[in-house]
Amino acid sequence: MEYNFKEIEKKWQKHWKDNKTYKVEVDNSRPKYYVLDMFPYPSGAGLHVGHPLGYIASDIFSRYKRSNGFNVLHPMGYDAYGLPAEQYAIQTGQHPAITTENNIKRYREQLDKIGFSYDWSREVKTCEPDYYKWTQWAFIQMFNHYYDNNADKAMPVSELVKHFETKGSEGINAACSENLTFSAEEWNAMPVKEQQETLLNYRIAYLADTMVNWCPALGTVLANDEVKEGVSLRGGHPVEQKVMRQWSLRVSAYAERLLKGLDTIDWTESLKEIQKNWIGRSEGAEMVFPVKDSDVSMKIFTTRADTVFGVTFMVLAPESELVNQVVTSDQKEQVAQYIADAKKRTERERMSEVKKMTGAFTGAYAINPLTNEEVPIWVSDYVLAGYGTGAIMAVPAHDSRDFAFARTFRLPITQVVVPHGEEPADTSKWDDSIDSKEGYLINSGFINGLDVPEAIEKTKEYIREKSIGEVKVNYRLRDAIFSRQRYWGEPFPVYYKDDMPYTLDESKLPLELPEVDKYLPTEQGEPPLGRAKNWKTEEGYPIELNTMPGFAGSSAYYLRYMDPKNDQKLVSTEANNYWQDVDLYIGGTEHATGHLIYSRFWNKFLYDLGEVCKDEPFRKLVNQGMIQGRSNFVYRIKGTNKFVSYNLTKEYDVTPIHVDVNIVHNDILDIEAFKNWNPEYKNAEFILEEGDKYVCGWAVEKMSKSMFNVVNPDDIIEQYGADTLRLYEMFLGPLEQSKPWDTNGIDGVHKFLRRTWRLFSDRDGQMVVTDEEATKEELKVLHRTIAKISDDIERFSFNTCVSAFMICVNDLSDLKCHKRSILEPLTVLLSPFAPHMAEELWYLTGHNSSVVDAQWPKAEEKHLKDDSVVYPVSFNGKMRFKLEMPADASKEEIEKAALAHETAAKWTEGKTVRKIIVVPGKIINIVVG
RNA sequence: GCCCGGAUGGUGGAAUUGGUAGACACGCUGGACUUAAAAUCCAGUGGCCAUUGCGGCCGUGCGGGUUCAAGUCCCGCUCCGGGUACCA
Repeated sequence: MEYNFKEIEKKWQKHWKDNKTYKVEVDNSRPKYYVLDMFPYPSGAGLHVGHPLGYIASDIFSRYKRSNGFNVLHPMGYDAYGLPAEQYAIQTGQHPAITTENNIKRYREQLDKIGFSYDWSREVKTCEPDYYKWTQWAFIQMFNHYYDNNADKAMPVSELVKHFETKGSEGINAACSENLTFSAEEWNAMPVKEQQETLLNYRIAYLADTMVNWCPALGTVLANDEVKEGVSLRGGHPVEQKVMRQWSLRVSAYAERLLKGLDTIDWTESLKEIQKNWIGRSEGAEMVFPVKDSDVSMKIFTTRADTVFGVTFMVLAPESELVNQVVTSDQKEQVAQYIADAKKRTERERMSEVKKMTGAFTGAYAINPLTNEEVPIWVSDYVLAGYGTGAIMAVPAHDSRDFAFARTFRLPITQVVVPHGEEPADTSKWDDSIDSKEGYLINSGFINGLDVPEAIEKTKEYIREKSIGEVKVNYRLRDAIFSRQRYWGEPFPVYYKDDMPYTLDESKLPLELPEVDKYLPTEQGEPPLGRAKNWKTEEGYPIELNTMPGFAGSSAYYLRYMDPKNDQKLVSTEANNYWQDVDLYIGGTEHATGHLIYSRFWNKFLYDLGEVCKDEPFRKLVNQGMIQGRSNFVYRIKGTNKFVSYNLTKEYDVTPIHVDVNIVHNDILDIEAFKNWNPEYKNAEFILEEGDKYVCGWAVEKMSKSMFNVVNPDDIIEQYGADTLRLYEMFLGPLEQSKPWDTNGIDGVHKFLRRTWRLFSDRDGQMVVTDEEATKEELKVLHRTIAKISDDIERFSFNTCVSAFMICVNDLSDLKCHKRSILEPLTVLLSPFAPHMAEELWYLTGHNSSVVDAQWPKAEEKHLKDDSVVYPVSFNGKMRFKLEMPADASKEEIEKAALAHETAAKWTEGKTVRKIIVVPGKIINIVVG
């Protein structure tokens, strides 16, 4: 029989399912290996050919590890809460649970056809109560813990309360929203409501008035990573800044650990770099500038304390509380007007007008604590409220923003750093600030003449001695806003008593998402849960109306897979101690600042609680590149219904039109299919080239319906089979690289599988595998392939694996090798890549057990070695001829033989041989001149 | 602006520590088989010159350098992709 992929794939997929081939359990007798894919959001569009890329890679790796004796955990599930299903629900009234369930069904069908080795008994869906019970549980723990900076871990709030009762805030070093000072007496005298309000200042999950990204179009707030360039990541709607009372997670408390942890994990440099930038650690000094004629003082953060002699003004963020405290009565109106104007500017305008400086003078002056000089205090929105202290000292000579501001408002500019090899210059002639990273100090009192690094040190010392400020580390990373004013998400296990939030008892979990009549806000502007009937506790307290954001459910799913059915714990200690952490995580870079930060934070928190045994969840992470679309175009002559082939377009005035890539093969248009594709083209005429071809143009674009370049894996599987799809996705190029999907070339991979098949079976379907002894040559081919494939899998170089298989099968075909001792190990090698075919061949060669449990073959040194080496012989680095030598020939023998070669004379003639380089086993280079 | 990647035939890509550049495929050209097509198989395929034979020169974005030897290392650019952006 010929290679009948349809039958084979159906047969083995059923076999695997019936025999629970991929089900795994804790097994302390075997080493574990955990391979994880980023679970998908099941969108209505289904999978396109780009989605499985990472899944195929991880599946190959899982199967490879299993063959090498590991107990491999390889689960899959769904990130089922999300905006698209809810938006669809608003439009159609269809419950998002139904939409989601349908989409999941579709995903599952598509995934099953590809032949993955997932243990589906461990499937999780984030929208299911048994699952989100643990999301809610984690939230309660975060509510009941605070971050103790001295212990450098999360600690129970109950202990904090005990401390307050006996010692007040004295001696507390905790991550908090605001530094509070109170005595034990004051604490004990506080009404309950005030105590609760105070505790929110410390809780890791806390409710507070914070500046949030409000997206009116989506009717919800968004986290920082969900906003890009002033618009929402999903949908691209404008986002504005607004103060709202919202739940947040105190991720910033973990900033240092999140940063340090990066050094312990095996992730790509680029991904670590993105996280490093996102965390944005900067070391500097916090300094206090007293305000003249006032008891108020301004605290500022600077990384360049050494430039303090160059300060010519101060700037406050418009949102800063200090503005009202310092503003003089005659400037009050102007400042108020400015702040009102600044508020009106959307985040987008603010960003697009970066160069345009706006601001207002407060009328107040600050006193430079080092020089005792008075400098004016301004308000401007170029200073951000959310970073540092919301106030800065401006050094216009050496900061381009301060410079632009000084020029706009005609403020003085004093140079304090002179780059090496330059002279002090007249700042009034400058077009921009000058760099101050290197150089020496001028106009700077006691640090004059010092180099920048020394000056920084000396200033810091001075500040500490005189108690003007303290050395401080600042992070850009902000707390994650955790409320969404939406329906389709996890309800908060929170109720309100006297306006203060309290968490439900754990025994009440899961708090299930209630039904609502509409998925829209209420008339009073409350979130959709405001429509739920009886949305209160048994005691009658109202329950929180917000729901959790998308990243809530995805922050610990990798832990749940370890023990998905446990109704007592998120994950049992036994399961967690066995599976520990994810050994290999494959997914896209787009989650760098979202999911991958949040889940690291979440995991560290659970680690602090002793719930999990590893501090970092993902040991190794590989980013698969994006599969871009490859669009095809036809060219219509303007004003006609006539289409001209690509290479003739120069002669006409044409409009390029996207054409469905599924009716184009190797850039040749299927004209009949095109006519039927759209009624508009029914009577189209064509100008063909090279006789009868219509050649299409092409371009690389995003894969999307509107570009008509979406390729569905189902179609590829229908035509070529899943094994071909798997192999081809890998053959396309390096895993990490982004590349366009181009169906051209898939034939080559399919042909390879058919050739492989023919090593086992003749045209009439007779097995031709023999028990003859393998030749030296055949063993060499096999063992080289074993070495290459094993090595390449370890390096995640799957594209070169496919090439290596092709070379191997080509060689074996040439050798007419049909020997069991060669073909069986080859089948095992092939099984991670083309599991269906490998199973069938394994079965046909007489095995009863599945090939997934076959032992991975070992490359034997003795079969890899050659008796002789073919040396390339170069003259002055240019290869001129080849020379075959015994592998054990000495350098001298090789030199002699090379010079004695008939072609050598031609290159040495009339020249002197100056040097001969012999690298044994590699190359010979003869230097002549 | 800053940070990180990348650039190799008509196309996707290979070359793991500096050691034969273009493996393996696609496409294309020619041929075999066939009434024909499909399938399969064989040969050729970086550019230029020579092609009667050998062959020769150039060539990994551009310009320099190190080295017996550079796609690979160093210095300076250009272009493309990604991240990030008043972060003090």
